[in-house]
Amino acid sequence: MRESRVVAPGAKTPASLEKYNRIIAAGTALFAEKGFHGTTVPEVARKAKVGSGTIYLYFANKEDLVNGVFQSCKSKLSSYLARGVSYDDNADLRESFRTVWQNLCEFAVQNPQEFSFLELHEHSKYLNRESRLLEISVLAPFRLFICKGKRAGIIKDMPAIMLIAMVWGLFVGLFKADVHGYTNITDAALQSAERLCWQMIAR
Amino acid sequence: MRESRVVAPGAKTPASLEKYNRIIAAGTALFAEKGFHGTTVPEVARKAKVGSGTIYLYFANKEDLVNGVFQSCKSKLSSYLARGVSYDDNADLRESFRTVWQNLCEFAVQNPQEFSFLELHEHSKYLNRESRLLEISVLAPFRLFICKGKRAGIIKDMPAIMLIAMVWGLFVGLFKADVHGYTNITDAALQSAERLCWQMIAR
Amino acid sequence: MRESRVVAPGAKTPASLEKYNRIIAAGTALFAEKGFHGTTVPEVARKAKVGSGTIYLYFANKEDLVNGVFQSCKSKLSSYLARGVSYDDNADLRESFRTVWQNLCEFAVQNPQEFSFLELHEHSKYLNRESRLLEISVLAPFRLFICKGKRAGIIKDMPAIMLIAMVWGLFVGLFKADVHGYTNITDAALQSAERLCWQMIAR
Amino acid sequence: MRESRVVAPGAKTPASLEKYNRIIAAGTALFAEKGFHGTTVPEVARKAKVGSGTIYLYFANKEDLVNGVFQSCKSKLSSYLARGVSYDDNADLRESFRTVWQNLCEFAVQNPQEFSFLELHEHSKYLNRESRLLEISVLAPFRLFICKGKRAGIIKDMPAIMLIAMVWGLFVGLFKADVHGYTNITDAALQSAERLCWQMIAR
DNA sequence: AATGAATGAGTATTCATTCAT
DNA sequence: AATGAATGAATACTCATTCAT
Repeated sequence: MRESRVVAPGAKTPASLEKYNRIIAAGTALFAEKGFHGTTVPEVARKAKVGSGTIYLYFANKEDLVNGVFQSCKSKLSSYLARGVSYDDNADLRESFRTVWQNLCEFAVQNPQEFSFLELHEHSKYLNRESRLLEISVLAPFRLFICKGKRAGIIKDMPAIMLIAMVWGLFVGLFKADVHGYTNITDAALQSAERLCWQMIAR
Repeated sequence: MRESRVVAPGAKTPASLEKYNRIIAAGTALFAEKGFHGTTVPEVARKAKVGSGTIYLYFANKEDLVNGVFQSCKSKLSSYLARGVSYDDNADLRESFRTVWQNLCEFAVQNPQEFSFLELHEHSKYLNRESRLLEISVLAPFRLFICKGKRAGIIKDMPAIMLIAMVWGLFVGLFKADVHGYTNITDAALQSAERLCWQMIAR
Repeated sequence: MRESRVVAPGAKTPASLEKYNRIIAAGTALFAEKGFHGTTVPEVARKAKVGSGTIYLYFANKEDLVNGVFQSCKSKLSSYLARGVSYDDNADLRESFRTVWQNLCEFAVQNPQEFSFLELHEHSKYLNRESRLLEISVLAPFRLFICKGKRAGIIKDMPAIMLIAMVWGLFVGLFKADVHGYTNITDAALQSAERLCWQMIAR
Repeated sequence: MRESRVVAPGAKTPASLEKYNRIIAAGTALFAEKGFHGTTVPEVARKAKVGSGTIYLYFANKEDLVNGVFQSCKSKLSSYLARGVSYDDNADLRESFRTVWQNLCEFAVQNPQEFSFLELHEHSKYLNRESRLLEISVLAPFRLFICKGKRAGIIKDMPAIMLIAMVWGLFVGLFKADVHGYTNITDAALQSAERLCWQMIAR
């Protein structure tokens, strides 16, 4: 068994980087759709248009592959969330919340597979240390935001983690309802939801 | 392969009903923990203290078993949600909401495996018609509640499904944060969350 | 991976014992012919007329299987060597040597696959503690024999292990020459060889 | 697949000859240690410090490689055995035997991997005609020696092949006992063994 | 009805070999 | 000539399902 996944094969040829990306994309789609155990490695290979052996040039094993997919998705989420958010102390919190919400919407709409994958149960079974750390680091800006808001007396005095969990869960609920076909969430609906959320967490 | 699952083997001896229940319980615990594909039938049999062949006396196959588990969990959820809820037109909506929330909390706390199982992704892959119908029927009282509230001008004028999805998602988010160890949700916290929820959906 | 090989499945039904024996016999033949790495598990299963999964009911894995084969072969060898050998102090050493040689010949002729298998290189890679102990225990009677002979001044004063290695190697050389078709070793030839051996080790 | 192995790529550049030799040396070491099926081609390449593709410039396939290794080892053995042996009719047979034995010892001590490799079972599965012929040709001087001795009434009247098999087997037995750590064979011990051997085959 | 030994199709992973560079 | 990334056929092992008891 190879020691560890090639985290940044970018140093290699562009061809190999492209192959790596295809594997991650295929893995994301399939893991999101069928879960870790429901997805076979040759299936990922087929979708990525590479030989199944090739996957093992980039990842030590299936678990390492799913960690690669996880880290790729979390990084992408992270980069969406960071867009246009000011860390300035004078920043308008109401406006910041709107921006973060908007970023989240864009991430979920433009990357539905990544979003679904990240919401999978069962992650805990195979995530490695690196993935776990990444998971925590993505939460950090949210905590900061909430704390600032609480200090400013704008946001309700509840544990930051709880507020985050509630807003995040609410968003996931909306998204799932859309995906499962229970309703069709429009942009306008998402904006309404944003307003409701703010009312909920704001004093 | 047998034609169809024995839905109600209760007609048989009490001994067989007890065995059936043990299988459902074992399946719930294992599917919740490891997912459908991550759980093996002999494993379920071992936990249920029956022979693996015995499972096939009660269920046509693994998929049928997971549907049995699903229906059992949804029914249990349903029965919790129905507790103490008045369908009277004069019922106090604020009070009703509190009751439903309380019921949900009790279900999740007293049946964490059932709750986790119901939140699994991947359900869509194996749920049969019966399970899907059950899923929808559980939502019905919620819809009714929302519609009544909207008619009475007490609840915000948004699609019922969206409001339900948001509240349900919010609750799931809280519960997951607790299970994943991010925070420890107390009874008081759950009550605060309930108040926030109501503020959110009420005009 | 199962914990450990079922050493004596004799406690089970006669049917399972018979299956176990067929697997050991098939393994002996194939490992002897093609070595450990050159033999596939399904191949063993096919020769034993069982499903490949069945092998894993009796052995934890391929390595455990080859240890089972090893122990079976060594035990058989041991039982041949013990035949008609007196541990009496007054026993005639010349006669004893003849008997041991004869036993060895019978073992090799009646169990050519077992004999070949035991002479494989590569054993060291996969033998477990139990197998190693067995290996040593088979040598014990030889050591005793040599030591008695040396004390009686009948056998040359050389390290017992060396004398054993020489006689054993000589016998293996003869047997291999026969198997590889270089010559056809008759009973008479084996008796001559025995006489030469005795001359070699006797004072 | 290429038609046949490049037997003597020495005609090519010295650089290529050196590479060829490194491959043979690596193959000898690995095949001796782990057998044919237990050794991978990329492993041989790595040890030889060449690319795995390079091996296929010198050998048509893995089987061809192992034949190359076999022939190299047998040739080396042959050259050791030929040292200082007179084919003169008046040569002293006792002295010749001592010389051959000494040569064999030197070969085994100085080339333990080659010696081990030659003693592998499983050769029969992949040796080609050329290798087989070489195997027989190495025996020729021995046969001659024995025949001369028998004609001169110095060596016992037994089939030459049998005597060779016995002496060779005896020597292999000693060497294996040393390698497997059962005993430590000294030079003196080897000389004693030589004397015993001579007593055995001489009238 | 209940069991669990037996099966073989299916899965993760390896490795001989090829071929673009 | 030399390389090593890429391939996919092959292999150890698992597990849903059956069936003799």
